[in-house]
Amino acid sequence: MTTPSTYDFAVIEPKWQDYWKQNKTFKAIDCDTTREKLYVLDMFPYPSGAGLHVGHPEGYTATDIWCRFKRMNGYNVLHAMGWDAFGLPAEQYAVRTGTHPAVTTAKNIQIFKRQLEAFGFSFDWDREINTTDPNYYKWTQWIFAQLYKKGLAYESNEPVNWCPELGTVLANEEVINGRSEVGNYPVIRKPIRQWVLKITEYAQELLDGIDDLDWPEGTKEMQKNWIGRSTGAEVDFKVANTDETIRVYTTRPDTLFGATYMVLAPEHPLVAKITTSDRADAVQKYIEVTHTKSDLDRTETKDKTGEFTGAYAINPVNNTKIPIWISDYVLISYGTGAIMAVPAHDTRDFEFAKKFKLPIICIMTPDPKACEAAGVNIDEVLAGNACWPEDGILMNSSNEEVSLNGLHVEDSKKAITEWLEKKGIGTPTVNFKLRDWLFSRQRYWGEPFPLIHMEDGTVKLVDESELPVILPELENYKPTDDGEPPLARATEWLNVVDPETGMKGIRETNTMPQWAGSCWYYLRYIDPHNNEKGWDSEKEKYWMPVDLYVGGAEHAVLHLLYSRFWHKVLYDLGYVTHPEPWKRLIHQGMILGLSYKDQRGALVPNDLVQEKDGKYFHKETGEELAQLPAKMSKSLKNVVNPDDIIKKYGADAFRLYEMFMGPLREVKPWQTEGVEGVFRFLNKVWRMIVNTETGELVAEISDDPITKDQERLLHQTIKKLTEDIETLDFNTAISQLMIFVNEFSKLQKRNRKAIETFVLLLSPIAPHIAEELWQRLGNENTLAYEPWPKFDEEKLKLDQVEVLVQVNGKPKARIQVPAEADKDQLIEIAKQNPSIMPLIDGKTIVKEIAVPGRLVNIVVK
RNA sequence: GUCCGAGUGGCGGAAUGGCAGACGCACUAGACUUAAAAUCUGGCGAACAUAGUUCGUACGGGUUCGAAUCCCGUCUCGGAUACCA
Repeated sequence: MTTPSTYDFAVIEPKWQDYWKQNKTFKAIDCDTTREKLYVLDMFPYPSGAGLHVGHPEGYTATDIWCRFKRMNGYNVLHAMGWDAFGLPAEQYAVRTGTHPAVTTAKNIQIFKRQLEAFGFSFDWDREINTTDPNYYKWTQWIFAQLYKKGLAYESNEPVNWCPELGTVLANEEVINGRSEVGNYPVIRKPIRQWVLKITEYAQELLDGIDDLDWPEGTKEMQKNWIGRSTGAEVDFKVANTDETIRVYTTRPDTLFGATYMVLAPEHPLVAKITTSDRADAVQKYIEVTHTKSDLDRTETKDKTGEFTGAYAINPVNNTKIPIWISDYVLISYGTGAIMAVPAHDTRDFEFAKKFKLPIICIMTPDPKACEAAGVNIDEVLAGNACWPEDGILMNSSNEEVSLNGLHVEDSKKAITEWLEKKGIGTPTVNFKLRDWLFSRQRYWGEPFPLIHMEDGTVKLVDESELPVILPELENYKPTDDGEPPLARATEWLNVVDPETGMKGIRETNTMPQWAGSCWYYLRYIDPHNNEKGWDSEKEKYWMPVDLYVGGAEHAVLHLLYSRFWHKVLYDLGYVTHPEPWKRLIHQGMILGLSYKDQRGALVPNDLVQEKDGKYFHKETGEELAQLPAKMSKSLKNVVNPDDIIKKYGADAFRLYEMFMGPLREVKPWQTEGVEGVFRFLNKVWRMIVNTETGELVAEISDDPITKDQERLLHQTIKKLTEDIETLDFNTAISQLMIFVNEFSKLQKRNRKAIETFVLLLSPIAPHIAEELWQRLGNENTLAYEPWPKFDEEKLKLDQVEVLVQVNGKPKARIQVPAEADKDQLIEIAKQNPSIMPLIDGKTIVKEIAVPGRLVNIVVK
C-alpha cells in the first residue's frame, strides 16, 4: 500500500476499516468485570431496496462518536448492528416478480452493510443479527409462546379493512374515503380472525414506568396520552318500561343532573332490543351506513350524525326520562360503549344537542374570570346557549338524599360517586384509551406463529424443542381467493399430526407483524449465537439495561411501547433483570433536503429549477422560486445519496458535516456546500501535521515547551470536547476543534504532545484521519483505546481578564483587571476608568452591580 | 381542534439572565500565480450625519440594574394525534 502525502481519504479510509476488521478492534467483551460496561443502541434499519439515505448515518454517527469517546474513557462498550428485515416491500416485490423475499432481503442487507461499513462505524460486527434468520425468529416465536402461556394472547374477530376486489386486508392509511388507495375499489369493515396481545393488562405498569425514564419529555407525554388513563364512574340507567339497564362510563359524574339524553354506539348490543318499531327502519339504516365507514372516516367528519331509538332511559339522580339515541361519535371499544350526554358541559354533546334540538340544561356557574379568558359569555352558558366544560360551582343538582349545589367539580365528583355506590347504581372506574394489540397479519413475509389448530377445536402451542417453525417456500405470495393468508397455500407445511395423540391439526396461517422482531432485538445483541436460549442470563445481567438508545421520533409510541410491554412480561417471568429496557433515549432530528416553491406555494422538483445570481427560477415558466427545506423525496428530486458524498469527500467529512450542521436533536436542512467546508478543515488538519510534498511530518512539529497561551487553548479544547461529546453537542465540539487548528496552523513551533492530544480529541468524530495521523506521529497501536486527554482547570486560568463596564445597562468601556478581582475591587477600578468617570460625575449612584470576570453595571440618576 | 417543538445575519447555527451573531457556508477585497484552482490575510446584521451613533434575536406587553434567554398574550412554521365521554 502506498502512503499518500496529501490527504487521500480514498486510501486512508479503507486502510483503517480493514485494520479494525482484521484486529476485531471493537469487539465487546462479555462479562468483563474489570471495566464498566456501556450498552449503546441504535434503532436498526429496515434494509430497503433504495439503500441508505442521509438520515440513517445521523444517529449512527452520534452513537459511534459516543462509543469511541467512552472506550477511550475506559468503558467496555457494546455497540452492534442488525436488520429489521421482515416487512411488506420485499413481499410486494415478490408478488410482482416472483422473487423470494429472502433473496431480495439478502441482497438489500448486503448493500446496507457495505454502505454502513464505509462510514467506519465501530460496531462489533460479530454480533450482527437479522430478524428473518430462523435462528433469530426461533426466539421471537419463543417469546410469543411465553406470552401465550401467560394468557396474554387470544383469538378475536376484529373488524379490519377488507377489499374484496384486491382480496386483501388494507392498513388504515391505505384506505381513502372508503375506497382502496390502489385501484379505487370499495373497502368494507369485515371481522377476521386475529391474534391479539393483551397489552392492556400492562397499561398501568407501562404508565407508571414512564416517570423514571430519562427520555425526551415530549415522548413521555405522548406515551402517557396514548395509554390515556382516565378516572370516573360507571353509572346504571334503567330503560323506561323495560327490565333493561344501560351502564355508561363518565369522567364527569358531577354533571349527572345535567344529563338530558343518552347515546349508544351503533354496535351496542342493546340497540336492537330497545329500539321501538316506528324507529326500527331509520336505526337499521344508520347502522348500515356506519358499517361502511372506516374508523378514520367516522372520526374525520366532525359533523354529528345519529338516530333516535324511540326508547327512554331514567336518570337515576332525578328520575327524569331522557331519550336514547345512537351515534357513531360514541365508540363501542371504549368504556361501556354508552354515554350520558351533558350538552351544557361537554363540547361533543353540545354539538349533537344543537344539531338535533335536544335540551341543554346548565348546572354549573363558571368562574367569570376563566370564562372571560376562554372568550365565552357567561350569560350564554347559564342560558344553555354555550358550552362550559371547565370547572365551576354546581347548582340545580340535588335530590332528597344528596346535594352538589355550591360545590366545585372535584368535590362534587366525590360526593355523587359515594352516593351512587351506596345506592348500588354506580362504581368508581378507571379506563384506558390503550387497546389490545392486533398482532397478526395476513401476509407471507413475517414470523409464523408457533400454533396449531387441532381437529377438536383446541389450539396447541408448538413444543419448544420444535422451534423454529420455519416459513415454508411458496410459489405464489398472494392471499388465497377466499381471503386466507398466503401461508394457506403451503399445503404440506399446513397439515400436521400430533406425534403423541395422532390428532390432526392445521398450522396458524397468519404471521406476526413487523413490530415483533424489533420488540426484543436489543436482547439478542447480548448473546447473538446462543442456540440454547434467546440470551444468557449472566450476560443479560452484565449488559442490561441499554444506557443510551438513539432513534427517530416517529417510533415514539408504537415500537417503544410494544417493546416495553414485552420487556415487562419477560421481567415478570424472570428472564430479564430490569423492568425497563432503555434508560436514556434521544431522538435525532430529521435531515431535510432543499426544495423550491413557486408563488402559489407549490413545490417544484429540483430538476426544474435553475440558479441565476443567487436567485432561483423555474426552467419552464421562468417564474422566480423561493428556496426552502422540505422532506427528501423521490418526486422532489432532492434526495442526497451518502455514497456520492463519501466518494467525493470521504466518510470522515460526511460524519463531521452531519454532526456540525446543527444540534443532533433538531431538524436540519442538508446543504452540500457545508460538506466542502468541513472537508477543507480536514485538509487543514492534515497540513498542520503532514508535509504534503514529502509525506513526512511537517518541520514545525517540535519538542520545545509549549507557551502558556497555547497550553490554555489546548486545555480549553480538551474541556470543550470532553463536555460536549458527553452531552452529544457535537456541533459546538467541532467548532472548538476548528479554533484549535486555526491557531496551531499559524505556529512555527507546534508542540508534539499538543498535536498528539488534538489527534486524540478529533478521533471519535473523524476516526480514519485520526488513526492515520496517530500512526504517522510514530504510534504503533490503534488510538481506539488510548486514554482520553484530561484537562487541568489551573491551566485554563488567565491572569488578566477583560470586564465590560456598563452605565445604566449600556456598554461604555472594557477594562483589563486581575482575574481574581472581587466585586468591590471591580467597582472601584471601573469608577476610576477615564471613559467612565465623566459619565457618573455629579450624578447620584443608585446601584452598583458587579459580576466577577464578566461585567460591572453602574446605575446613575 | 388538542398536545409537543421551534422562530436569531443572505444560509446552517453560537450564546439559556451579563459585550448578540462563536464556528462554518456564501459573498467580497487583497497577497501568491503568466493565469486559474488551492492556500494565506482582511471585510461581511441594518440605518444614518460613518474614527462614531442609533436600532436590531417573529409580534405586543411584563419582570429585572440588565432579557434572544424568565412570565403573559398574539402570529407563523414543523411534528404527533384524532370525537376515548
